[in-house]
Amino acid sequence: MPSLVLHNTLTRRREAFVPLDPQHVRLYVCGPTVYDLAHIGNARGMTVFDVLARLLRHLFPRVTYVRNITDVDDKINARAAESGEGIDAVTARTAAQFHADMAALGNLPPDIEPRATEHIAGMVTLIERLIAGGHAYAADGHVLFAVASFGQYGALSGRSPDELLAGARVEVAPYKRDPGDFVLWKPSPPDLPGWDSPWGRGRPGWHIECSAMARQYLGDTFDIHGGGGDLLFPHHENERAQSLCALPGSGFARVWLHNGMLNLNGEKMSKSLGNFFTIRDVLSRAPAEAVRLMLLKSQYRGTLEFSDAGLAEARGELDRFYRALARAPAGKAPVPEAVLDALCDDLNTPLALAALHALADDAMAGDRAAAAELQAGGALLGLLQADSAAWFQGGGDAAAIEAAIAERIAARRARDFARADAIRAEWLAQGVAFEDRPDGTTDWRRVATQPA
RNA sequence: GGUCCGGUGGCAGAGUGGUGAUGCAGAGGACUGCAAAUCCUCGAAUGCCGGUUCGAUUCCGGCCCGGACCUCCA
Repeated sequence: MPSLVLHNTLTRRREAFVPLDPQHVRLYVCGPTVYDLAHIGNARGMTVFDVLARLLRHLFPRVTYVRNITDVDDKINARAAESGEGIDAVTARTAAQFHADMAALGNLPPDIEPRATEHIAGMVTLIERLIAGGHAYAADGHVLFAVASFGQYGALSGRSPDELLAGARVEVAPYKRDPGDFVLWKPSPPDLPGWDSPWGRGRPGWHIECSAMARQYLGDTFDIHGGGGDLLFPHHENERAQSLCALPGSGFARVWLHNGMLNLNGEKMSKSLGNFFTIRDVLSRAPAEAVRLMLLKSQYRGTLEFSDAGLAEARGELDRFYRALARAPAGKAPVPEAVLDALCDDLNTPLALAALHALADDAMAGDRAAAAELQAGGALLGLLQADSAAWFQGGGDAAAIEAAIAERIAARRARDFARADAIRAEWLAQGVAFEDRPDGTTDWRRVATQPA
């Protein structure tokens, strides 16, 4: 079995992954804040860590994958206020949409999906411990983490507190001892969600949520913490500071993984810039599996440029994979070594896909063993599990198409090629391609309709 | 301004101190009534300048360019 190597942001190096408990790997990934539809950039991180979870399950006997849902947040409150919808309704609807999007993309559910609002007690406990340990202080109804109390602050994101100050672009609240101090707990007015606490009715800061949820399900020290590169600072830096200070002697996450951003026209796709497509937008333009393949076509740490051309290319690649599987009906096979080796090399999905292409060549030539390996390798990436017929013909009006094919075959027999070509062109315009086989029969498949 | 990451053929995108994967697109051919698919063949790349080295795309330094982060973000 190959050993898994991962790039650890904490050390900025590639390291052999050695779990704390070889029988049980524990993984935490930052999930969505449920105030609006997720966009395709959000989907990249989720998909990357889904592949990681699949790989870990393949390599180790047991994996606990925790991905939270943040359901208490200023943006949620704002969204509810402007729509008139209740806060619970906003979070319930958005969480359901998120789940549907993830399922469409082939991302398996995490083992545990904790909600922030159901873990307030754990957050309060951590905050109390931080205050007791001299790492936090109450001020003006807030509780703040004192960054100066943690010598390692900045170690994860590779910054010094001085550097952080230099770039500070936000007004410093007067009650902060240090401009870098961040909120653990803040007061909440009666009309907004809040919980009673030793510091009055309030709600948690964002960072403490993940610290508490990770601790509850994975323990004080666990193996891997993942998330987008844009969360490295401040979110992950703060999570780590809180947990390490509240739980002396613990290690929190030993390995930190950060996925690169998805760009649109050279810029990060983000809600704040407004340059985003929701997952639903994209799913309306291409088959879900093509979207997934597109997201895995570059290594997770790099930036990935989103484009319709890339989507179309992914679809074409899947066409070839499924054609190969149709040529050589696959049986069961172990995951091919080349695919496993590639994924164990810091999740090198492009290299794994190259191995799949090589297997597809053999399968195309009728090699059933290669076809089985192709499907087994695809499974580790969450790809190629559909039936070839469903991939090519799903959603087509088979009866009407077969009738057209029969008519066209008759025309060809009569050597009325003009008629035969007209029928073919007519259906192609509707996204159905005809392919004549040597034995005189005709096969058909759905293709992308060409824009006029 | 500070910190970090990256610049590979037309596009996407890996790897490597010693003849630069893979996919898409393109060219020629086989097959086809014509296509499509498939098969065969082919052309095509390491941002710039130095350094180390027998040899650098790879290591080091500088420069240029792009992006991310600097307390909203996957």
